[in-house]
Amino acid sequence: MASSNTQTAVLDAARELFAEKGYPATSLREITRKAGVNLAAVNYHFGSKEGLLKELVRECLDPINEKRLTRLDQAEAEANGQPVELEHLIRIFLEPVFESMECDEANPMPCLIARMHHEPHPQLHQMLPEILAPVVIRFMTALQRCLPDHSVEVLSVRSQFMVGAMLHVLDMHETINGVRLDDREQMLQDLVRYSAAGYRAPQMS
Amino acid sequence: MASSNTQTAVLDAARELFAEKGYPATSLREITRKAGVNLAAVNYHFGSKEGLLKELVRECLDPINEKRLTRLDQAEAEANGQPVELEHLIRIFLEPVFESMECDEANPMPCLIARMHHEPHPQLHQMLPEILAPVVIRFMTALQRCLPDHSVEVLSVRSQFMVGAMLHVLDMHETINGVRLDDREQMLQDLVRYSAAGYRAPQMS
DNA sequence: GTCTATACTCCGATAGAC
DNA sequence: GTCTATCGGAGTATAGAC
Repeated sequence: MASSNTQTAVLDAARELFAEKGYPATSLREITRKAGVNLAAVNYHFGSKEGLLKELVRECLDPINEKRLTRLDQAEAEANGQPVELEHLIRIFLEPVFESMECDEANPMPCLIARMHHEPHPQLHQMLPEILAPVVIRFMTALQRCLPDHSVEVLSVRSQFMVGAMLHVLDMHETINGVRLDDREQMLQDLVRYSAAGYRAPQMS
Repeated sequence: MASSNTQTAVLDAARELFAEKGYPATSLREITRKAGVNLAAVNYHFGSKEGLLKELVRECLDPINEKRLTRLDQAEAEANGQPVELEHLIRIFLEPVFESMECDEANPMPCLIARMHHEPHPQLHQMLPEILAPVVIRFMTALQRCLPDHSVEVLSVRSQFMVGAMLHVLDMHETINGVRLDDREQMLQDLVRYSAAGYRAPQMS
């Protein structure tokens, strides 16, 4: 059952165009033209333009979240009851996102992920926390064990700082202030260091 | 010259709607209906929908950047040739953005700023660095004096981490993981602490 | 089950009357 | 300066061909 050629052709075209121009600015006519299928195919297979977006989001985030949970399981097993090291924890959360763009060099997934988080789309803002909930709960619990002196409120807010930093650099192409971004692993390493130091900063009295 | 009632009515309506639903998802018909003016007024006064956006961006960012430069001048004068303290420098950069939403409580400016940075709009991505250039140059120079052991590349990337964190929390309404965001000053204080710790983290060998 | 053709409403933009 | 009329193109829905 599942995926016909038409469906995958539409998904491929939409993934690329949404990442490039954003969801609202991309027309169904453009997608179906690029996919070589009929305009109505989108409505038949996905119900609507929004249904297509939701399918893409799941397809994009599910493998990332699976990796996160698997690696967190492994890290906690290896820690033998001790808290997982903060840097390690952060890397477990961030690395799968960076890896998702290494499959092929023109993979537009990361831009798409970044784009979605900042798209002012009501149903998307309802969907993302739902998809991320299991990961967030596990991650926050591990964070509290790492940093027992920090309140859960501060850890939540700082997690948003980290996520914002990640999304922002994922969304940038080419250069930052003239500095090339070709080395993704180096960027990830520095983001891990930066975030760990930020998390560890003493909280307000 | 300058501003007719029609122009300001359109700007007010557009500012609110763009911040709420994003630029591509907002129609000129919706804007002009809300402003109580004719549809064609937008094209007459601003040339196009995009011209309207550009006008809004300038109107939004110019006072913020003016504040940044003025306060940096003052801080450097007070430092008497010594580097400005890192936390102070960061606050000078971030605070004007947070202040811009305190004018009136329903001010949609910050969301608009955050939105613009992540809108996949070619002409906008060309425009923003241009507007921000004078501030970025001054800020980077002061940063290098604060952290002389860090390379300019690392400082640039970490500045993007900070900007990403700021934009992300500006873009969030209501709550973060159930934590209310009503205290903006507290959020700013924590972002300053977090970012300063991140900047100070030792760079890779 | 899949897909095509088509129709409907709304969009941004513009030409031209006032 | 302002407004009406209009154009091509957008998202969506559906009837009906295969």
